[in-house]
Amino acid sequence: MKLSTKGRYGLRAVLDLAVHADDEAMALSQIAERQSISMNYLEQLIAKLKKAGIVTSIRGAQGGYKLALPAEEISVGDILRALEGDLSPVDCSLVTSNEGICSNADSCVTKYVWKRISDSINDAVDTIKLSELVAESRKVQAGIGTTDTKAKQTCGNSVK
Amino acid sequence: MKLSTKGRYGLRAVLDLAVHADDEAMALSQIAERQSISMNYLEQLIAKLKKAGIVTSIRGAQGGYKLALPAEEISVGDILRALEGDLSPVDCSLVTSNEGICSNADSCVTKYVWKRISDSINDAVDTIKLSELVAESRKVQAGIGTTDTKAKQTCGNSVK
DNA sequence: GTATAACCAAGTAATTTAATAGGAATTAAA
DNA sequence: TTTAATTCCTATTAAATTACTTGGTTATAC
Repeated sequence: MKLSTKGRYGLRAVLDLAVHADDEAMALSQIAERQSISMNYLEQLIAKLKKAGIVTSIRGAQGGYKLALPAEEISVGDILRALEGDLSPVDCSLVTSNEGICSNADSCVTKYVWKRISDSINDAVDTIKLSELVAESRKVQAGIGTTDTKAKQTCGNSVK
Repeated sequence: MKLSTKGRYGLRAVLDLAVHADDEAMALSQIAERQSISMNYLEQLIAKLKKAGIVTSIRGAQGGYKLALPAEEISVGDILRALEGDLSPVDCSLVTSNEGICSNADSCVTKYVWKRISDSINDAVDTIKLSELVAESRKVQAGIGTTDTKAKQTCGNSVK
């Protein structure tokens, strides 16, 4: 139940692009260096983002990438789904037609659980817009450390 | 971002136990057969559930497993965390101390995203009690198919 | 025309997953 | 007191996935 580096690196890369973008295109090599991500690997991630219509590219010298939309119109959900595929906790085929159509009452019932989890994840990520993260990033930039203690709370044994 | 078979099989196994349990202990072989799960594999899963205090065991002939608590007092979250480890979308160490303490503003900011996702997942699973699933399972048993069309809605291309 | 960049496809090492296998310990019942 | 049933425990393994790396080709500003 973990995101891969695709989602983790990819979100950072898009955020980097959003924070540092002016109207010029930004070369991938710059993002890769700032974020300490392998440029070749990042290439594969940005290809997915481009395919999903989140970034656009300009080829050739002085080329690079731009956001395809204003940051207010891009949600974290859009970015993560582009990189990770759907964010459901089980494969879609399992939700619909797993093991025959509800041949077993219990697998039928657990589908409700997967759907509730899926909905809550998608709801969470869809309500976070890239613009919020940009704003937050600029705040952090200018007064380090404020956020870190909060983040630590996630890590107790009792997550609840 | 998928649950493994540990979580999927394990939840079904606990539900099976809850549905079919009387006051006698239930042998794992019966659960394995009813749920079409390898008995040897299920053994490993139930060991985790036992360690987490969700089931108790009785050894020897006529032995088996029982719920350690009434189904109303066991949440799906308890079960899934026992089987899968914590349900955060990133490893905890990443949330607290990844890549130095916020050496990079963007990784610092994305931690908020992981925390929001984590909280929403845990909130979703903690509010579903095993007893609800038992009731639902009995309903399904007696009038197949009502749930299936609903489950299908998860599967469109647009999850939103 | 040359440097700079995006674009593309294949390969690979390491890790994780989903089991399988084989036995030891415990206990109810014959 | 033996036997059968059952939990308990550890090690091994095949397959899949992940996280890259490698080695190019194509487009374009200067």
